[in-house]
Amino acid sequence: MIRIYNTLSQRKEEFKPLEAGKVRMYVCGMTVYDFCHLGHARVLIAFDVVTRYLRHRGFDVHYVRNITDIDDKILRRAEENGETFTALTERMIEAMHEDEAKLGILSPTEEPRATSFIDEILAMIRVLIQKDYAYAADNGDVYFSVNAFKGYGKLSKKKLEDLLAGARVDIAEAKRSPADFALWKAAKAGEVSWPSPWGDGRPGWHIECSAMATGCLGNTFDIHGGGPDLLFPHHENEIAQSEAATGETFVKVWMHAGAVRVNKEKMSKSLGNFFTIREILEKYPPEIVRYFLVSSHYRSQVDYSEENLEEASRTLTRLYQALRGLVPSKDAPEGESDALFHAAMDDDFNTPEAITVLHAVVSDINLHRRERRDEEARASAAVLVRLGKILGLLQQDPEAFFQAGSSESLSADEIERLIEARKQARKDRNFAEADRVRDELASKGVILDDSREGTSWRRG
RNA sequence: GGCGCGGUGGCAGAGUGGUUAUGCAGCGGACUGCAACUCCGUUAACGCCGGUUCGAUUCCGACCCGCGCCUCCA
Repeated sequence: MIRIYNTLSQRKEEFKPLEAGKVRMYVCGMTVYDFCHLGHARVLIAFDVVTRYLRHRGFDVHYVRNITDIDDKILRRAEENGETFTALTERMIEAMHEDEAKLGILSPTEEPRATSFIDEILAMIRVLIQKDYAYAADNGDVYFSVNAFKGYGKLSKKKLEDLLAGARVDIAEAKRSPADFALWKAAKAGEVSWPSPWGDGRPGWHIECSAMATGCLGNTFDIHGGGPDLLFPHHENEIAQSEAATGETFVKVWMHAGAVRVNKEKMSKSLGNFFTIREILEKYPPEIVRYFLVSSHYRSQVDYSEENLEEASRTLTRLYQALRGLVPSKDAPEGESDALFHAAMDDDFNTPEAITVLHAVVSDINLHRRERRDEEARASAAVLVRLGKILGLLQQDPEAFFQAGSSESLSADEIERLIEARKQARKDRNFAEADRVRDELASKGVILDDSREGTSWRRG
């Protein structure tokens, strides 16, 4: 039985898909006006693992992750850059796909874009107006009337009165209530726009997700996910719009990832304390970044720091070290390790607990190797690779992992040559020379590992 | 102010009403020409104060501290 923490009920619930064997999931993706940062990676990887695990357990997962390719920030940035907004968004979408590929993030089943759902968006707004959940204001905007939807606040546990009391919401003259939000924004002169019954304009931020989610997955679907800062108002508004329009439950399970922090503060665009994925990948191999994120539970916050990445690096090194020079068995039957791994993942995708199973398997492998039980070692290696795959880890050739360093001071050929020289020196019992060679390599970031089979190397 | 989450050994990070998670780091030993890798052993924790209980890090209450959302943000 798989249990998932549902933000709506604030507890873990047994997961029962609407349709047996099938899972329909929507995750809020990027607004493509800048490069992805680590916070995006957090969400991307969290739901990548969810998808991988559910598929591993036999579910047919229909994973939809949208791209927001029209909004105020995009228009502003494009203008600053002196390029068209489509040039900007195309560039950023391409960059995002590169980042994802490097981090081993599987493509979603569908990746709808807001600009290709304008018809659906307009249709939904029309229904909302017909049902008196929305109104066209004098300024050309169309607003959702929050007071008209009685379930408003059920996701974020906020009361309308409290929201109004806080009153940091945008008080626009045209709104009937300060908490009302735009479904359609009237275009200013010269702005990109689409024609509508209420005048030329563009969709509001929230309506696009309602239109794309229901358009791709139906009025009701199983899982909706996203970052922690989308819970309110974005997801709350999605519920209001969708349920008001369809009269049906929008989503069964709401999942939210924890924030990525830097120096105890949330990494965010507005604080300017964010690190883009590509910046980080200049310093650390992608699998280490992935390991770092997966080594804490998806709902808890993680602190980005050099020390934490370094630790992830050392730990992942241990995992790959176990696989080094071993050819995993063709088919290793599922056993106790798989059962333990599943038990951890069944409990709200408890990846830190699942990783302990990986470490136990590593210990098995190392013991088998030490005692020269090659078949057992290869069988355990197969288990390790199989379980690692569910987390998107350990799929590389170990040598490739160890030798693909950024320190390009020495080529692989030069390293091999020095290792040969050291081998000869050791044969001649000239240990001073052998150690000199080893130190020379170490000074250039190359660590040697001697074993019965010979000497291997890695970039440290 | 409202709502929500959290405080675990040097660090990271799970979990449990009673039996040392796990990893990194440290320490001792084995292996090694010496190291590295690996193995064996080992040190070390549950914010504070009450309550419930035979027994609480785990349940309940208060308190302190930190974080997030309430405004665009994954």
